[in-house]
Parts: sequence; C-alpha cells; structure tokens
Amino acid sequence: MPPAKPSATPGPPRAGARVTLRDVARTLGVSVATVSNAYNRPDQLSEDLRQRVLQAARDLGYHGPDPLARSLRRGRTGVLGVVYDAPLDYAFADPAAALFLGSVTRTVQNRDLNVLLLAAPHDSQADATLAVRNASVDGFIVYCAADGSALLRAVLERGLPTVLVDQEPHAGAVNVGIDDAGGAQAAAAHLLALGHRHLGVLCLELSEQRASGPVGPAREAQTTYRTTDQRLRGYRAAAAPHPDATLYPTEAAHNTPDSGEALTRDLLTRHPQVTALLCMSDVLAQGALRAAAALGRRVPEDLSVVGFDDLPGSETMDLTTVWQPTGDKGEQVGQAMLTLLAGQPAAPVTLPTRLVVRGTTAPPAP
Amino acid sequence: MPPAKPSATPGPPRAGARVTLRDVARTLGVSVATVSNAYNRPDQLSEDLRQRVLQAARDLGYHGPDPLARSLRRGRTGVLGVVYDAPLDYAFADPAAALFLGSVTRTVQNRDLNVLLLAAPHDSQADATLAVRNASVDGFIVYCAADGSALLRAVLERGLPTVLVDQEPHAGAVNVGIDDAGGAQAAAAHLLALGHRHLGVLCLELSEQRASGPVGPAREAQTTYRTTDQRLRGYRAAAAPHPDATLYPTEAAHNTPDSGEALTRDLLTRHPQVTALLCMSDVLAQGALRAAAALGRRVPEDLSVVGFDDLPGSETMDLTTVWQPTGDKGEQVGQAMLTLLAGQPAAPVTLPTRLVVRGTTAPPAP
DNA sequence: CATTCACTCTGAAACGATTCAGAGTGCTGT
DNA sequence: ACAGCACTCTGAATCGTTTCAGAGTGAATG
Repeated sequence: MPPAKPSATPGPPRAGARVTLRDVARTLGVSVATVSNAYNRPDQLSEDLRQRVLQAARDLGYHGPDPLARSLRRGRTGVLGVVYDAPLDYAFADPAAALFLGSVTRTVQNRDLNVLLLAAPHDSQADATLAVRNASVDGFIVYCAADGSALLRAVLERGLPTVLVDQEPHAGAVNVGIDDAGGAQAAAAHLLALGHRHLGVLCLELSEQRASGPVGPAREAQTTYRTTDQRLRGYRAAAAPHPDATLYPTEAAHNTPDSGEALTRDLLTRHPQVTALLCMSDVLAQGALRAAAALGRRVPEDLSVVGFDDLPGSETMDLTTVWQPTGDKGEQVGQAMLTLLAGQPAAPVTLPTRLVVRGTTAPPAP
Repeated sequence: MPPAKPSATPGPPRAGARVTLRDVARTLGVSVATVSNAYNRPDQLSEDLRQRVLQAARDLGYHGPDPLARSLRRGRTGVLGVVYDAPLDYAFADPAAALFLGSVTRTVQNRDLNVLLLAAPHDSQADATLAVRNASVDGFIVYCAADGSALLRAVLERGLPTVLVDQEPHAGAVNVGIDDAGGAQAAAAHLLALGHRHLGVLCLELSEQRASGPVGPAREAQTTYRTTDQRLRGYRAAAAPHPDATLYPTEAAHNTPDSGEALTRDLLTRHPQVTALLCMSDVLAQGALRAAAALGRRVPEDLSVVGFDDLPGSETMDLTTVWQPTGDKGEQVGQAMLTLLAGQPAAPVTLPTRLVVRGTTAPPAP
C-alpha cells in the first residue's frame, strides 16, 4: 500500500471533529433550541435570525441535524426493516420480490418511511441475525424466512411491530399471506382433469439447508418454508382423489430460471413418463420451458407446464399459472405496518389466488 | 372501517411504556453500567450476576439495548446508504444492479455493515431527497444519479464518506467506475469493421426527465447521466473516422427488455436501412432480439446486435456485448468505502471493459 | 503485616439532538 | 397607564445507551 497522500482533500468538509448544533449556537451566541428551530420550525424565530443561523452553519461546515440523534429523541427512525432470508443477489433475481417490495415501498413512502433491506449474508459463517439485532428500525417485515429460523426468532425478540408475509402465525406479529394451498390445488386439479397422471413438481426451497434434486418423503417432511409446504400440500390434495396419479417432487436451491432448467432436464431424464410439470414459481417455469425446448419436447403437446405467481412477463410467455395478487399483498403489508405503527391492532389478511389457464397446458399425448 | 378490536394482543410485549436499560438496573438494584456490560462485555462482571441481569431483562420484557441509542453513543450505525435514482421496481429489474449490489454487500458484510437501499419514490411529487437527508448511515454509495441532481446534492451535503459509482467526479467523494467510453467505442468499431454503416442506438436514460423515442441533437446535449453520455461519446468516437456512417440514437425511459423491444420496433420501422443495433445494456439488447424475432429479421444475418454489461445470461443468448467487471466494481466500491470509513483517503478507480464477440454480430447482408 | 493485583461493580459524563414551559420584548386597545 | 397579546428566544429536561476512571473487595505475594 502506498503511503497515505499527505494533503487531505482540501475543498470539502473540515477533517477531524464533527460540527454539532451546539457549535453553531455557540458561534452565534444563541441557544441550541433556536438553532434546532431554525431547521425544524421556521415559524418559531425571525426570518432574519434564521438566515444568520443557516449561514453560520454553512460557514462552520455543519451538515444539518444528525438523523440518529433526532431519531433517538423523536422515538422513531422512519425506517422499516425487510427481512429476506437469502443473499441479496437472489432477492433481486426474483421479479415477484421486486413487485412486492415496490408495492410495500410505495405504500409506506407517503408516511415518510423507507425500507431497509436486510438480506442474509453470502458467507454462511456470518451471523445472519446480527443485522436484525442491530437494525435501527421502527418495525419489521419478514418476507421470507423458514419457520423457526434464527432470523425469525431474532426479529420476534426485538419486540417491534412486525408483519409476517406468507408465514406461519406467531404471537406478537400480524400475518399477511395468500391462499397458497388453494392455488396449488387448482393448478394440480387442472392438470389432472386434462388427463395427466405423472406430474413432475419443481419446488421452491424446502428448508434453510438448501438442496437441489429429487425430494423423498423424509426430505419433504422437513419442509420449513411455509410457502413451499402449503403449495406441496395443495398439489397433493388435488392428487388424493386420483389413486393412479403420481407426483415427482424435486427441489430448487434457488428460485432462478437456471435452477428450473437444470431440475427439469434431470427430472425428465429420470422419469420420461412425466407429461406435466407443476412449478412453484413462474421463474422456475421459465427454466422448465427452456429445458423442454432444449430436450425437443413441445409445449403443450408433449409437456404441460403450470407456474405460480403470474408475473407480468408470464402473459407474454403464454404460461398457464396461478395468479397471486403480489401488488395487493405489498399494499396490505404496508397498511398493516402503518396500522401497527399507529398503535392499533391489525387484522391478519389472506388474499385469494386464481388459476389462469393459458397455452402451456393441454391433454397429454395419447 | 370496523371498530378496533377491544382486546389487545395478549401474549406479546407489554403494551405501553418502553422498557429500558435503566428499568432493568433499577429492578436488580445494580447500576446501568452493569446491565450494559452484561450485554456488551460479559468479562466485566461475574457470570452469576450476568445471568441474573439477563433473566430480569426477560421478565421485564426488555428486548436488549436499543440500536439507535447505541449507534448515537458509539458514533457509527453500521449501515451504508445506497442511492438509486429510480423506483425500487426498476432497481430490481436490472440484473447488473443485483450483481453489483450483491458484490458490495458481500464486501462490507465482513465488517458488520449493512446496506440501506434508498430508491426514489414512485410518486414524483414526493421529495426524493428526504430519505437521503434523514438516513442514519455511516456513508453513501451513489449508484445511479444524474449529474447535478437534487439527490446527488443532498448526498454531498451530508458530508459523509461517499463513493460515487460511474459518476462525474465531485469534491469530497471518491469515484469508482468503468471505461464506458472505451467499451462503447470498441462495440461500435466492431460493427463498423464488419461493414455496417447505419447503426441504431438504444440509449439508457439520458436525464432525470425520462423520455422514450428518437433522440435529436438538442436532447442529446442535455444528457446528465454520465454512463449514457460516455457510451454515446464512445459510439460517436468510433464513427468519426467513417464519414458515411450514421447513428440513429433513441432513448429508453427505463432499462427493461420491454423498453428495448418497443424502441427497436419503432426504430426499425422508422429506419429500415438500419442493419445493426448498439444497445447500452444487455437488458435492452434482450428486448431488441425479441423485437427482431417478431419483425422477422434474423440475427445476425439481417440485423446485428451488440449489448453492454455481459450479464450472466448473455452468454446463453450468444450475445455480442461489452463486458464490464460488475462484480469487481462492487468490491472496489465496498473497499473504497471501508477505506474512507477508516479515515484514510481512497484513490479513485477506473476498471477496464472488453468487447466480447459472440453470435449476434455479422457483416450486413450485401 | 503491608503491598499488589485481579476481579466486580458504580457514578457520571458524554453522544447530538427535540421540546416544553416560560421569560422578555414591544405593540394594541381601552 | 395598564392589561393582554403576539412574537422571539432560552433553559433545562430528556431520549437510551456506552465507556472511562475509579472504588471497594478479598486473595496472593513478599
């Protein structure tokens, strides 16, 4: 490393000590209250003095009241923590997450609230709960966490207003979610009604211990992500009346098209008799379609595919899928949080899902 | 609205007053310093007393030291603000942003720093700078902001350690960026060398006043996003030696495939003589490929397409593009921030770009 | 027996702001 | 001339911690 440059940056802020409200007050010979008012309540002092205060602040290199101290005194930070139990990359890779978060942000922004994204560290050695325990926030939104996970526990321990999204209910938190089981059931029922009997299933993450590949009964029993669990139950519920129907569940380590593609290749190679695929997300379905094309299986003639989410792009892909009100969900979550922050109890919400039949499903080839 | 439920949630935290360190201390008859030490310096008190403190805390419903007060006292928050001059939806829609942010996060996470994403409000009425002025952060990373924008000014006014990504240099901040102009020049030179003379250009946003469609000289002169400006200059620099070459610049209001598709349709309809497309991002290029397919123009026989970024998916698409070290960039930004936070001066960084020729470029049809 | 030392624990001063309850003004109305 | 009022400005308490400089113990050391 080269020796530090001798000349500190000349133009910008004076290096060294931090300038505070008090310094400005002292310079001008006024009270700190007055300086504070100059920033927060212009009507509490004469315009003349106010300008002098602001000028002195500029001269001294005072950058305005410290948000931290202000938050402490005011008792609110204006920040909402969103807990996402996966590295930031994956959070970004998921359009449904983007949609949801955009919607939450929009809803709370009117109340001068911002969103702090608390993603899991890439380094699995690192303590994922540290960020949660240290975050200066007014409340938590848990978007994605395994039931019973350390992360979830850390959130609940903070005792702040908390909204759980698509999670098992917990005391001290409000739940907002969708009818995962119902939507999944409708999707599977649709395929079964078309005559399919060998259904591949592309699951989202089953548990914090990510894995990829076929899912046996033992593994299936360990499912801790509620969304995955509910959807799988939905599929199975639809299959129950059909003794001749078989499900071939596999799990993706991450919700990405690549993951879906790899899983599909593997599944179709292993079980060529599979004529239809139940995917727990449109993103996985997208990968499934790519794999089908690569394998030379026409959709829907040789292979039916159903997704989940109904992303904006899925209509273009003509994908049969289960629609969920992602935007609404974000809004409901935001509203629930605002209610909690206002000190009022918020009621849990369950939003409906709906099967949208498009062009990727058809009866199996005879 | 129905009347508020009479019974407050019974299980969770005691409603009403907040429990503090002092309450715990008082209950046990010890000093607050001791309670604080129980949490922060277990070696400073007997294990026995420590357990009693922790137990009393649990009994009282004390959730641990308030991060806000702690941050104030310690003089650091452990949060880095990342300024993104677009709504969160768009931030998420951009895989390059995901990659970059993931890399930044990974780099600073080892130092117990988290990332606060400060995206612009959807409601353009809202004050975008408010979040910046109120954020309790140790430093700012400006990922995407127009030169001279209110957002950028607000950041610089905070006087905190600041890293500017792909931006014009500013006093009091460190720049980290890539060789945009060089990469763009290489891309255009490649097409010109293949014999193309009518080059469509799909620009990223030119200025905060988003617009979509053809770009005239007047509009081009108003470019305030440095990335767009530099890349356009690169394209033009490559074209300069070829008097018979013509550029047809258009601008996208947002960096999305849809935007690229619409722009391409419009451009090719308006100027059928165009045989090649210079896209300022792989995302736009992806849209361009979709449009070409829809219009029945084969790539690369009837239309050459060059992207920018070289996203992970672009190799699969066999897209000729300008590679940039997105991951490295994030790491450099993280490192620069860590250096600044350590009170040392950080040197500006410019990373190289490189043209990657794949299958979407070829000589024009004779 | 006097020192020294390690071990626990405490008091009080920060950290940087906001805010409430006045204290001085000077002006108006009667 | 005096009460009343509007307008400015101030003092001091407070938000919930951390941390530094000891104070008080009892045991080990010489």
